[in-house]
Amino acid sequence: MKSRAEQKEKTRRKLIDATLRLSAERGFATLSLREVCKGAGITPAAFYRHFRDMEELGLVLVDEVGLGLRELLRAARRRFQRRGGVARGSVETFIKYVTENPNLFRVLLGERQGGSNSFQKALHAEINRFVEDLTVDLERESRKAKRPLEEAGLAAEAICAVAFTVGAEVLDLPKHRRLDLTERIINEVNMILRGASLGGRRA
Amino acid sequence: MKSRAEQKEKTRRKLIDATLRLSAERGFATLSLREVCKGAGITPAAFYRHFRDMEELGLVLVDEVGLGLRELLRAARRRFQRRGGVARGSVETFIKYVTENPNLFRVLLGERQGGSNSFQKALHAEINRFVEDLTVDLERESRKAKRPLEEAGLAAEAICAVAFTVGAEVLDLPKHRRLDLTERIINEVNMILRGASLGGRRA
DNA sequence: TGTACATCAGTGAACGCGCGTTCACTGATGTAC
DNA sequence: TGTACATCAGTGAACGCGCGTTCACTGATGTAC
Repeated sequence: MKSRAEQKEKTRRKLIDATLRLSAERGFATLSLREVCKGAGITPAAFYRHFRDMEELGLVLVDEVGLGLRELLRAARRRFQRRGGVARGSVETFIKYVTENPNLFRVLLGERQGGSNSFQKALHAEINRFVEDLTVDLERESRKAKRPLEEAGLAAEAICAVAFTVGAEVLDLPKHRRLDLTERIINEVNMILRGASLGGRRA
Repeated sequence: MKSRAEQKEKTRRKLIDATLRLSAERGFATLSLREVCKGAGITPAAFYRHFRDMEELGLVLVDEVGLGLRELLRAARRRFQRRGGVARGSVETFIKYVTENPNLFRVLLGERQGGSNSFQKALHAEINRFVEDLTVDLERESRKAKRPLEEAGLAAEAICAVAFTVGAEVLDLPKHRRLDLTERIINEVNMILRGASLGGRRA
C-alpha cells in the first residue's frame, strides 16, 4: 500500500495530471518545470527523480493521450461500421472526446510548431498513427462493400486534417454552437468519402 | 532621407523582420522581447516606442503574413481557373510560398494554441479569411461551369484544413520529397472537389 | 521478531541567468521666430 | 539664414522575479542477518 514503488508512481501521476491540467490554459510549450511541480505539490528538485526535463514529460504525455484517443476512435468505428453512419459515429465520438478532455486534445494538437524538435516529431508520428488506423479501416470497409475506394490513404489523411483542424474550434465554442460544428465536420467527412469512392475513375 | 518618421519606420521593420527570422526556429510563442531586440540591434527599452508588448507585435505579424499569402493565392486562382487545374495551380503556388517563406508560414500556423487568447483569435480570423476567399471563388466557378456545387463553404473549409495541415509537413521535408507531398495535396483537394460537386444529391 | 545498515523519493536552500519593465539621459531632428 | 527651444527615438543602468539546476540533507521503506 505504501511501498516505495507505488508511492513513486503516485507522484509521477501527480506530475502528469498537473501538466495536463495546466496545459489547458496556455498550452504545454509555455509551462515551466517549477509551475508543474507547484501544481503537483512537490519540490522542483524532486522532478528529476521522474523525468530528465520537461521535454521528456511532454513525450510521455503525447504517448498517453494519443493512445487513449486512438483506441476510442477504433472502437467507435467498429461499433458504427455495420449500421451505416461510420462518419457520423466517428465524428461524434471524436467531438465528444475533445469536449470532455480539452486539455488532452490541446496537448495533441497544440504544439505542432511550438515545441522542441523531437517533441514535434513525436506529435507528428502520433497523428500519422490516426491516419494509418483510418486507412486500414477504410480499405477493409470498401472491400467488403464492393465499392472499391482507391487512395484510401489520401482520404484518411484529408479526413484527419479536417477533424483535427476544424475539430479544434470546438474548444472555443459555446455549447449551443457545438452541434452545428459537429454536423459541419460530418458533412465534410462524407464529402471526402464521396470524392474518394469515385477516385479510381479519374485519377 | 533621415527624417524622424522614416528612421522610426526603419527600426520598426527591423523589429518585425528579426521576429520573423527568429520565429523560424522555435516559433513565435517562445520568443522573448529581449531576444527580438537583440536580433533587431536595438535596446530593449526602445521596443516600447513601437509596440506595447510582444503580443501587439505578433498581431501585426499575423496581419502582414495573412494578407500577403491571401493575395498570392487569389492571384493564383485567377491565373489558373480558366485553363483547368485550379487545384493544381493553387496548391503549387501555396507550396511554393510555404517553402520560400517558411518563417512567415510558421507564424500563421505555428501558434494556433500556444499564444495568448487574442493572438489565437487573430490567427483564427486570418485563416477564416482564406476559407471565405475560396468559398466565393468556388461558388463563382461552379455557377459558370453549370456544375452546381452545393455547400461550397464546407468544401472550402475542408480544402483549407488539408492545405494547412498537410502543407505544414513540407517544412520538415527534404527537397526531393516535396513534389510527392504536393501531388498528394492536389489529389486530396480534387477528391474534396469531386465529393462536393455531387453534394446536392445526397445531402 | 529485532537490529543495523542501505536505498532513495522528496526537501529546502542556494546559484547564476535572462526576463519584462522603469527611469533619467542624450543627441539628432524638427519648429518658431 | 541663424538661433533658441521642443520633441522624441534610442541608450544604458537598474530593479525584482521566476527560471532550471545543484547539492547536502532527511526520514521512511527495504533488506540482511
